[in-house]
Amino acid sequence: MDHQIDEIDARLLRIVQRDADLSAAELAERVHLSPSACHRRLQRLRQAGVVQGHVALLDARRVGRPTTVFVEISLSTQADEVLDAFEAAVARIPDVLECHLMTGAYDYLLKVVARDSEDFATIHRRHLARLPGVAKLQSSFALKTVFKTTALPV
Amino acid sequence: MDHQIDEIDARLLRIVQRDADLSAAELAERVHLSPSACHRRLQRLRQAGVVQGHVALLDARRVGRPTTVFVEISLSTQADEVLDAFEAAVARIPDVLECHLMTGAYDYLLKVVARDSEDFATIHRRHLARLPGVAKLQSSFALKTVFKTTALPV
DNA sequence: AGGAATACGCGAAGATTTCGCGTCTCTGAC
DNA sequence: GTCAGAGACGCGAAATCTTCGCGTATTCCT
Repeated sequence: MDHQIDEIDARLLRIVQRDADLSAAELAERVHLSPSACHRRLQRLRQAGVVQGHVALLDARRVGRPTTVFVEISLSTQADEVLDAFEAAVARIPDVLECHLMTGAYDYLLKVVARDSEDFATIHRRHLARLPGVAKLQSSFALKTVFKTTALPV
Repeated sequence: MDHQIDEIDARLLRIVQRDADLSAAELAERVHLSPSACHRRLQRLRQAGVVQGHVALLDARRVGRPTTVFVEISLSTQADEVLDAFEAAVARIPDVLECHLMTGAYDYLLKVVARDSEDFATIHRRHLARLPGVAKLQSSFALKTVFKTTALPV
């Protein structure tokens, strides 16, 4: 079912993680393979679930979301139903880009994008503070995103 | 130079942020426009820099990076040269996916992906702890990523 | 050594992107 | 009010690109 990823696959993945607009012919040239072989490998990687899909990446500033905030959340209990309810509710907030269940001092870490700090205040009050089971919220603002990539090391 | 984003643009952006594999014809159907008009709008959005590019998203687990760690870093000083040196050095570590300059209790927040906790220990010792100007590191492990998206609200 | 499985390159068929062209609508000036 | 210019649309054709069948080469396992 899931094949081993060889060096050529790895190179293909490194390329398409950074730019998926390249044609099979251009890829072929970079990995020294024919376009059809490239295409088949990518197709196989997609089918195996290694490649989850292709997306367009937007410029957060140009769509009016220049502010990133990380929010640490502590719940009042760790009861399963509370966690499930929390997770279901947080997934419905479009301003929240990521939600991680954490070890350590707090329970969840959220990555949130806002129009500005006032907008974040609104998101905080209207959405985050109202999530089920929340005991404590602590927000940290990013002054600047030094860099950011979706490309995993392969 | 940069046009206003109207409702049709917004709908296109919402779609291609989630799936950029759709053909212009399929997009056209969803936004009630001709394929050529769709294509032209997307082309314009790309040229305006709203769409930064297209990438393939991989399954972190399937490429052997199931572990996400957030690392809070305090520097010994805030001198410009130290910050610049730190940022340049951290950008060279492929295990680091994001680097944010933060307000508050610490200076930088890093998002790191590792093969497992032992692998993270190695990354920590060999790369993070050796970054220039680092005074203190505090790592928090994600037990589970509840969800994650690259799609900004538009 | 034999044979199955896997992957390759080639080349054609089928889609899709891409672009010129004519039309329509909206805006602003007279 | 109407006329000119800008901007966007749909249509349709040309150029590209994807996609797949086919025959061959290589590998690996028995």
